[in-house]
Amino acid sequence: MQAVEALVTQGMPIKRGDALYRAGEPFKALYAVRLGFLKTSVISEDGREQVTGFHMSGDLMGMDAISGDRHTCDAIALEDSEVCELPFSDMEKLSRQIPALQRHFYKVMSREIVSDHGVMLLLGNMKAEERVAAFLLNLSRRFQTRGYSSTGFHLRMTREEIGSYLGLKLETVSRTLSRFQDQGLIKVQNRLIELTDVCALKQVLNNEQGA
Amino acid sequence: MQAVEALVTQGMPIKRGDALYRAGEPFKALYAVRLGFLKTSVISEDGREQVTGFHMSGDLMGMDAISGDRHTCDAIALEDSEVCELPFSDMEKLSRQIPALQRHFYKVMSREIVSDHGVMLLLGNMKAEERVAAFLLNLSRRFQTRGYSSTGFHLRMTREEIGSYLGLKLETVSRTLSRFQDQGLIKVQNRLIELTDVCALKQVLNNEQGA
DNA sequence: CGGCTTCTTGATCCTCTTCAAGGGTGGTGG
DNA sequence: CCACCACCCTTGAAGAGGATCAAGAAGCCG
Repeated sequence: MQAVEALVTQGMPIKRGDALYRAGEPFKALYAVRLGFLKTSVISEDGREQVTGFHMSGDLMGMDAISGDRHTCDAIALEDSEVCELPFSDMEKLSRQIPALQRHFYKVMSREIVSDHGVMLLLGNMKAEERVAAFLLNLSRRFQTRGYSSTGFHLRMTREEIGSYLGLKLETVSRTLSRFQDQGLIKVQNRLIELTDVCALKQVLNNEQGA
Repeated sequence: MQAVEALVTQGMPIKRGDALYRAGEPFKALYAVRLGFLKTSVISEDGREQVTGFHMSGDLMGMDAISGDRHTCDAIALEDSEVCELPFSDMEKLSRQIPALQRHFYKVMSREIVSDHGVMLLLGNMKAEERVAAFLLNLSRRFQTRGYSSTGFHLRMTREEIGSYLGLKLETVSRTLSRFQDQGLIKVQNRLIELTDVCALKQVLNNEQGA
């Protein structure tokens, strides 16, 4: 594990709005988020943007670039952030020597695939309210895992970016948040979110009537 | 490479309708499709199915299971198929000894992630016609890669399964195919598809008017 | 403070879903 | 070999959910 830490020498700061990498750039390294918040998005040939993920401390980014030796999406910092650069060729070598590391890598990539399948389920099957509820609960869980409050947090992304991720227009996101607030499920004050009834949110997700 | 082939001893037949694996089953092996056609799908807590992929010869399946040591989706054969079982622990060991194999694995998993991002773009941004066009062109390309005709092929899945994959209802899929046929882009005869105007299909995808 | 981006909310429109019915196809068993 | 049955597909009509268009308000940054 020392060997791993030797690689991740110094943190690399990314200012809000700046790109960690962009689609088309040659692949050199993976990046572990140390601090901050980033989004990744792909752009279709005709210019439509799809946000493919939001990333926070502990997340590993750039795995999409392994297959084609080029990044396939843009990674943009949504707030001032810091990442560790993990040169991929070094990681490969090291993971051959350290079975646990190799396994870890496989698992991280696998988790990404599973997570993407979850998003596909969301995009393919869910209604707007369910999508937004799923989004809030997912964020909540991830903040909790990192030791932050699971019920009160600051959204780092715009309504438009949420909408892009969820396959909705920004107006729909805004309306849905307002409706949740009217129903007493959450409190919204611009980008400040408080989940006041997590159970009810989960019921929205599971399509349960107020039984 | 001999060592790899030693692992993949005999093919394992899967009859149409049978499951190669099911969500929740413990993870033992990855599977390389030798022959045939399968689908994978995840089921939400409240029972909705989302088809996450269609798989044909050469595809590697089961990578979602690495992260949690359990399969997270069902894999069902849509026609009589044959797969090779690749015990994962063996593959791990071997990939430590053979750098090219390790790299290959990383690439395959990365490709899966990239492909999923493409589906997210499709589900999040595209209209029904664009989705169906993208679907047909994707199948076309994959058949071509495998040496089959890129313009005439047999769909192994039902309209409902296509719809689930594309985030549409089966009626919408059926209507869209009919419309494409009326417009002279394709010929449909039940599950037999012929692409008669690939260029026009690509224009549908890119949202171009008949300029 | 001023300008800009972002957010909210309303009204209308459009696409896809839902509901419904009929017809076709393939597979099975007599 | 033919008939039957279950499943699948097509098509129509009505309805709903979200998109689009539009305007104004609020927050943020320089």
